[in-house]
Amino acid sequence: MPSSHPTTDRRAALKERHRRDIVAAAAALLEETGGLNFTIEDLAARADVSRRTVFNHFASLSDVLAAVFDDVMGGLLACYQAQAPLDAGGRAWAGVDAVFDELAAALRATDLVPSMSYLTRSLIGEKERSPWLDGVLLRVLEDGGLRLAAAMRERRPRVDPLEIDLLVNTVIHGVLVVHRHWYEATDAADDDASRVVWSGLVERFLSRLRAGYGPDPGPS
Amino acid sequence: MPSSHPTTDRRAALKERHRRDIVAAAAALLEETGGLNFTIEDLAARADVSRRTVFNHFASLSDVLAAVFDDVMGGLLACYQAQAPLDAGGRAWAGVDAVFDELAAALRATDLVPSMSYLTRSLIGEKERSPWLDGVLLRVLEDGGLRLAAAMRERRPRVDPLEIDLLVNTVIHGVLVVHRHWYEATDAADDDASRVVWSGLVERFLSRLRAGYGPDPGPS
DNA sequence: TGCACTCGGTGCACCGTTGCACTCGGTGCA
DNA sequence: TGCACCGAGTGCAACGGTGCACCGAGTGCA
Repeated sequence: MPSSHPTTDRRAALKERHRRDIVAAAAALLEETGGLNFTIEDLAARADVSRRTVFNHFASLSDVLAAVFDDVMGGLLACYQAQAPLDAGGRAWAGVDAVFDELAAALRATDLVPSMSYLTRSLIGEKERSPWLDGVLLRVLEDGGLRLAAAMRERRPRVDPLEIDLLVNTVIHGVLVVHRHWYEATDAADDDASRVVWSGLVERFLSRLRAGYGPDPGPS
Repeated sequence: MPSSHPTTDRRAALKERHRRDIVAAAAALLEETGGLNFTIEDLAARADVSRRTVFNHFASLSDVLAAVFDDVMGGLLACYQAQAPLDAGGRAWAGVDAVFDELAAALRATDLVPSMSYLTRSLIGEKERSPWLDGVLLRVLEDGGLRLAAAMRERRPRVDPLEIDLLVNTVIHGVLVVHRHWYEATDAADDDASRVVWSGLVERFLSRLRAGYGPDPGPS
């Protein structure tokens, strides 16, 4: 088959559709049950596939959940990639401060409140938080961080990889802290008032990172 | 698997759904194109299956069309079976006149106008009639007639099978003649006026059959 | 009149799903 | 404390669908 034909064949389309349906079903069930209060049987029925098919697509339930969270968190990476397109010339010589500015711009530009709200509802339902589920989320954040760092190194090849890794790690875990404060202030609402709080916290976080933790050099 | 489980499994459900989708797609394309103005490729695309799958379910296009027509004509057999349920006692000794009355009742009770209208539009589109397609319809009528006769013999085992076969054959071909006259009078419309014409023609047809073709015995 | 094309139909290998029996870990209860 | 049950996860075979190359009949055109 000539590879110039851009559309996948029916087999590939079916496979992809089933994979998406499983992830979407898991996302729905997480939200509806407030966490891991469903079985693989429930998930399969909701996705309209067999139990075996779930395991054909994913090695385990934690892989399904990882895909769910990955979808949810995908907006930040996409926004960063939009902020710093690959084909922009003359940026290879810039320092980590430039990388920081691009990431900061992406963080400001991305509306993370829906994702945060969803994750909060899914992870903190009427039952106690599941450490296992938190572990899945952490893994996704780490994986996402790795991809984000890779995207940065691709765009800024002369910046010290350690600086990039430190930056990404700091930002991701910083966002988790921002989330906790945001949650306490807004009860994870997904509305305009909640967005104002989120933006304020993000600004304080980014300002602190920019300024660093050394002694304040004072007005000059 | 215990056969007490009444619902089919997912495989069987998928298979049946694809078979139904193919038949439904063929019915739609016959109507939309006014006959055989589509390809197997069109049919497969409309049914959302592959070309090969069509031939997995049906030996040929004529078999698909036979299924379409069979669905369309199925109402009469179902109505007859409702008119003359199997478990009704004491009817085995009746004659062919009783069988005729049951069939006549079914013919009166079944609204055949939608089916007739559909078949007319499908078989007589903007192009010339297809003798091949007419042949498929005839085959379906014959098959349907065989099943109708079998249902009658099951209910009236003491009636001469020849009498039953003659009756069924006469009624089916009579309905075709009724259709032609109805078509000329109504242009195959599917509306109340068209139903009135159909019923009138059916009554004349049934009266003639009941009275027979001997000399009129006159008023007595 | 020969050739190229279309389309119905076919054989075969492969893919993805499914059914089902099974294992193992966790849990609850008598 | 042992047993029964539940549910995640697994291996394997079968099923249904799919891709693709092919054949043959029919058709249109140079």
